[in-house]
This record gives sequence, C-alpha cells and structure tokens, in this order.
Amino acid sequence: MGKEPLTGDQYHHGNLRAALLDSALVVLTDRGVAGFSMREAARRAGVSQSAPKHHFGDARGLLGALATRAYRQLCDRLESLELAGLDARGRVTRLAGEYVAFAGENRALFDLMWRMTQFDFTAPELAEQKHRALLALDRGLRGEDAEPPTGDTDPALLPSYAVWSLVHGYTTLALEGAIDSGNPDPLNSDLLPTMLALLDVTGSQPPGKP
Amino acid sequence: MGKEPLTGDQYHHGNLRAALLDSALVVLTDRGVAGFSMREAARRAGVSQSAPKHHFGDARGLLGALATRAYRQLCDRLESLELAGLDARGRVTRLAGEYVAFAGENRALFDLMWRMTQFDFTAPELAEQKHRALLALDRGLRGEDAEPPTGDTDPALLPSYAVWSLVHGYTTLALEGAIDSGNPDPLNSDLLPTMLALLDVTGSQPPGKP
DNA sequence: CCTCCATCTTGACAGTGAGAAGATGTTTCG
DNA sequence: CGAAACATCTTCTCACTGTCAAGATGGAGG
Repeated sequence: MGKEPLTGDQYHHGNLRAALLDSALVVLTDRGVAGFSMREAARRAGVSQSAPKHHFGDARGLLGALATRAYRQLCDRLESLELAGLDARGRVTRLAGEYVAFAGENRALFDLMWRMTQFDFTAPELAEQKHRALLALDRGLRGEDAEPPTGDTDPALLPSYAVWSLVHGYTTLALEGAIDSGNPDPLNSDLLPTMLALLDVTGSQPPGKP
Repeated sequence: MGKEPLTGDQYHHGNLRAALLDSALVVLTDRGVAGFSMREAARRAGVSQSAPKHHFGDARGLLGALATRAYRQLCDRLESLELAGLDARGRVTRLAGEYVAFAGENRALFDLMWRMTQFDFTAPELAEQKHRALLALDRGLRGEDAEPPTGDTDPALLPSYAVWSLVHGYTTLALEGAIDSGNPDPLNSDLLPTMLALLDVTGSQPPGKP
C-alpha cells in the first residue's frame, strides 16, 4: 500500500477518522448541537474517550470537520443539478428547492454549519467550501456560460447574494417556526417559489416606484 | 406592599429574577451561546448555583427568558421607528437597517433568539413575541392604515415574509462570514439596500420573463 | 532485531446541569 | 400575637462532559 497516512486512514482501527465522523453525525442528529457529546461519539465508534484527540484536536475540531463535510455535500448537490434548458427563474427555483431539501434532510447538520464562528472554528477548508457554495449558486443562477465573478465584491454577484439571503433566511425562519406556511412540514410549502417570484433575478432595475 | 408576588419580585434578594437575567446576558455576551454557564450567571449575581432553579426551572428556561426579553426589545425598536412620510421602499430600508443594527449590537442575543427550538424551548410568550415581530414588520411595510392580515397564511403577508427572509438571511450569512461585503464590519455595508432594491415590495407581479 | 512514531487507552481534574434535603425569611390566617 | 404554610435560597451530591498527561500497543523502516 502507498505511504499516505496523511489523511489518518488505515492504522490500528482501520480508519478511525471516518468512523468517528459517522458516529458523531449520529450523535448530532439524535441530540442536536446543544446536546452533542464527543465522548458519546467515541463510545459509539467503540473507542476510548480520548481517541478523537489525535484526529481532531478537540470537540470544536470534530464538529468543524463534520461541518466541512456537510458543506461539501451541499455543494456537490448544488453543482450536480441539471439546469440545462431552464430559464433564470426555473434555475433559481430548482437551486432553492435543493437548498431547502438539504436543510430539511439534515437539520442538525444544517444548524451546525452556520454556528462555526460561534465555536471559534476557522479552518481554511471550511471557508473554501462556504465560498464554493456561493459560486455554485451564482453559476447556477447566471448560467454555465456567464463570466465567473472577478471577486467577492463583484457587483455581478448581487442577485446571487440576494437569492442566497432570501432562501437561507426563509429556511432558518421556517425551521424556527417564525414563518408559518400552514403546512405541517414547515419546509414543504410553495411559499418559497412565490417569494422568489418577487425577486428580480436578472440583475436589472426593479419596476419603478408608484 | 401589594399581594402580587406572581412576577417573583421583592423577596429575599430584592428581585433576583431580573438580576439573574442581567448577569446571564453578561455571560452570554462574554462566552457566547456555546460557552454559556448557568452557574457562572448565578455566581455573577452573587447567589448560589441552584438559585436560578426556582425562577427559571433549568438552563433552558433561563435562556428562554433571555430570548423572550430580546424579542421584546427588537419588537419595541421596530414598532417605535418613525416611518411617516416615507414610501414603501424607504420604509423597508429603515426597517431592515434597524433589524441589522439590533443584530450587530446584540450578536450573542441574536444568535440565541433563533436557537430556541434547538434547546427544546417552546413558551407561548416566545411564540407571541415572534409573531409580534412579523406584525411589526408587516405594519411598517404596508403602512399604518393598511388592513391587518387576517391570519398567518394571508397572501397579503407574502412581501413581508420575503423581506424578513432576505434581511434575516443576509444578517446571518454576513455574521457567519459567508457574504463578504468588502467592509471590515460585515454588517455595516450598503449591500442590503441594494439587494432590497431587487425585491418588489408592493406585492404586485414581477416583470415578465424574457 | 530494534528503535521510532503514530495511534489509542487509562486515569485524573475542573467544570457543568440537575436533583434532594434543609435553612431562612415572608405571608397568611387562626 | 403566634403558628403554620409558603416562597426563596443554600448546601451537598451525582452523573456527565472536555481536556490533559502518562503510558500501552503495534506497524514501519533502519
């Protein structure tokens, strides 16, 4: 076998790093972010309480790795959407639906993803994936053949920022029970497309004021 | 004195309930939601570790009371805004600015406010204040003389839901470092008004698709 | 074989939330 | 006035957590 133990694979346990991430996800899903316990994650992986230390440093490191993996999954889903043949509005609706679906299927993970600064966790990999999410959204919105943004403050990104803000805000507000769509599942409503219809996605000027 | 000890005032300590809320706010601001400790809040109030129990039940109760008070403050600020003489777009900008300002001035509190379901905290008072925030936003947006919504699913509320979602999403994304406005203070940018300009706040139909 | 090193375990410590039992002051009512 | 009833607060205890230091374990390479 190769000499690449850099990722922490294939040692005494097999690859404890991946196993710990999996058990940590179970604990997170069961108990939520507030009730998360690194010891229990280790227990479920069948190792001692201090085993995670070598792989993740401390609890924040473990949660950070979990969040980074979650960002990667979300970006993968956004990037692999089939958007060809749809107009701008259709693409936005599709992207937004996927975003909300991810949040609904991974509520605890989704919560965690936007809490990392609160845990004083700043890894370059995490920021990178966060940025990748923005690019995936923007690319999906403006189409594959549009010019990529020149930087984070490129004015061409404005519609993407607006869409992301609206979709993200709706998701968190609905999950928190602040927006009641009348639907038993707060995320499974037709409210979001209707709200997105109020957004000028093309980047041109909105209709004149009365 | 009157026979109204229902609020828990004026007993041995004076009014420990209010003092605990104050010290808890200090702890929350210092250590964040993740590092909050009920024991330390009690310590700072000069009472024993178990003193909060009678007033708040458990830690979730203390945080819930804190969040409820924060909602009340936010609603007060939104409701007391002077919006007369402004058109719809001016009113929205003003409301959004106040919302973002509150979040920036009370970051830990603002974080807490949207994590109460995660803490399994559901008090009727909290839901009531959350609803009051929506009404304040809607009233500000549609004007004082507009008809109040008939219910949470009234279609007339749609623009308010959209504005709230966009503003709230922008706030959380900016605080988490996902949206980089190029400004040192992530919340102090002119990005938000520009994004709001893309929203049709009048509730009419958006411009036709190309 | 034997040393080096990544990996994992054991044991300990301070800190936390929560509960039981009791002390202390306040109110109420005979 | 006095005694019970009560709200309020303290002390003690327990299980649990994250973190650290020291040691055991076993593969890799000289």
